[in-house]
Amino acid sequence: MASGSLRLAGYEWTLWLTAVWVEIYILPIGNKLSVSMKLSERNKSVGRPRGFDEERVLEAVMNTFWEKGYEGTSFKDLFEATGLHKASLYQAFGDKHQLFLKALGFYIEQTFKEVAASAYISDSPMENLRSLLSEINTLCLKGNGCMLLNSLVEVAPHDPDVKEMIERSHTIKKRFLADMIDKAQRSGEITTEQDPERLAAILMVALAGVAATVKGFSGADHTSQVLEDILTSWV
Amino acid sequence: MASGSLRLAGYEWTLWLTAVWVEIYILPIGNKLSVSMKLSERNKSVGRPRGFDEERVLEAVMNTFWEKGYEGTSFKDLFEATGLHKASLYQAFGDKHQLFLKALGFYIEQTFKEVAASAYISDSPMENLRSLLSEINTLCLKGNGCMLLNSLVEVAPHDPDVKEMIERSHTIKKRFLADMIDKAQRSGEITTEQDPERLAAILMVALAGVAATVKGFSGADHTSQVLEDILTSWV
DNA sequence: CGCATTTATTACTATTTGGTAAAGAATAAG
DNA sequence: CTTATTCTTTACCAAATAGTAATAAATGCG
Repeated sequence: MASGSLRLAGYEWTLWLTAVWVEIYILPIGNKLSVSMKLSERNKSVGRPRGFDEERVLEAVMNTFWEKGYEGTSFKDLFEATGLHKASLYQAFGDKHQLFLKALGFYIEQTFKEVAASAYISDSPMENLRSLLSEINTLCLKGNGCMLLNSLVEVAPHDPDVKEMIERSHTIKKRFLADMIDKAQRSGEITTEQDPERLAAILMVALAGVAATVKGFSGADHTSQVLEDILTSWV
Repeated sequence: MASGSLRLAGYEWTLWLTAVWVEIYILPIGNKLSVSMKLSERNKSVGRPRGFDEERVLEAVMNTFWEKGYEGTSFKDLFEATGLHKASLYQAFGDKHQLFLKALGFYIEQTFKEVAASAYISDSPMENLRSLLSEINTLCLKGNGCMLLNSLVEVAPHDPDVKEMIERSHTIKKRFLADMIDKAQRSGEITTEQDPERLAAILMVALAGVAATVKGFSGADHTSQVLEDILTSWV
């Protein structure tokens, strides 16, 4: 992950570019650049140092929510999965809701990074689109679903914070897809009959469908064929 | 709902054809016929009669699970929604899990009946398919999602009974769609390039996607356009 | 070294949860 | 009318749950 340091307002700042912004905003879409900032040397503060790696804990939390859902996960599940004591978890991350938001944010960044990389391996836009969809499908099968889709269905309707996070992620991804479709249209690999935005909307709905379908019918991998069929109908 | 009575094994039986079987098996698909049977005069047994209408209770339970999910619904929610006392609920329907299974079964029958009716209003198979999809989309928006999809995502992965119910319903619906597509192909309204089963698979995934999408983005009804676009790409 | 600060751990608690047992009402059959 | 049967209601309970308070430990700073 690209990063750099500078001094500003009396602090040493480390700027690291998260995959989401790098890969979405800079590469495929345009000249817009956002950065996440982290105070470096954060753990040089006074007091007893943390006995755990924040990322590892967050990952364990994410996996637990991913597998069991929000309501299905008790706080006991969480501190058992992380190995921390309950009071430590509360003190470090806040209550269950905040913990969930952080875990979901972590998931969004992680998976986008993982998935988006597969969209730049070929010179053919269509081929890239194909491998992107294939990668998403594979990850859905591997992870027995998608945490974002799970959260959309289970918690977004009752939780404005989660809803907003998902909405934002949805917008970015749709734009990402529309851009890839646009490129494929310009290269002549996809018919220009339809607007890229509209085709992207189809893919977004289909991907949501895939992420839901794999939760019940893990047997045959017919979801990849569905995505394939949609794509080839545009040629 | 069609029904009839006969004497058998010393009982007065009322046979009523549930919509699922009537509309799927008899009308669109072939010569297979299944019936659900109910002992008539069931409440003539000895003892204190029930003080509530079983269907009304089940409907209240269904609505609660539909809105709050399985884990998100406590038993308190259930007997508050039904107006019954907790022990009455337990005695009449069993524990939370059994109650959920019954509510889900009720949902499957109810919605299928409601939806399938819209598939026989025109002489044009394609037009029927169109209005079927439109009806499903409308119901998803109205009900803020689909209980089957919610359950697929939230409970099926950990609950074999639910998984099986959903799988069965999925099979029936897919066959239903495939049959409609087949008719539309024979009538020349859909290209015969693709197998009906394969096109039906696309629709099933898309419909799952719609049912998920409406849970987070109730604003614009772009899901109906997605379904429309998929359909018109087959013409 | 000793103090301030932060983290770790233990212990505690009020509430909720799913579930049961027992007592009290309403009905049909004898 | 009595009794068996079924449903209703009240009362009860053990376990789990989310969350807090108090104490102990580890570090930087003066």
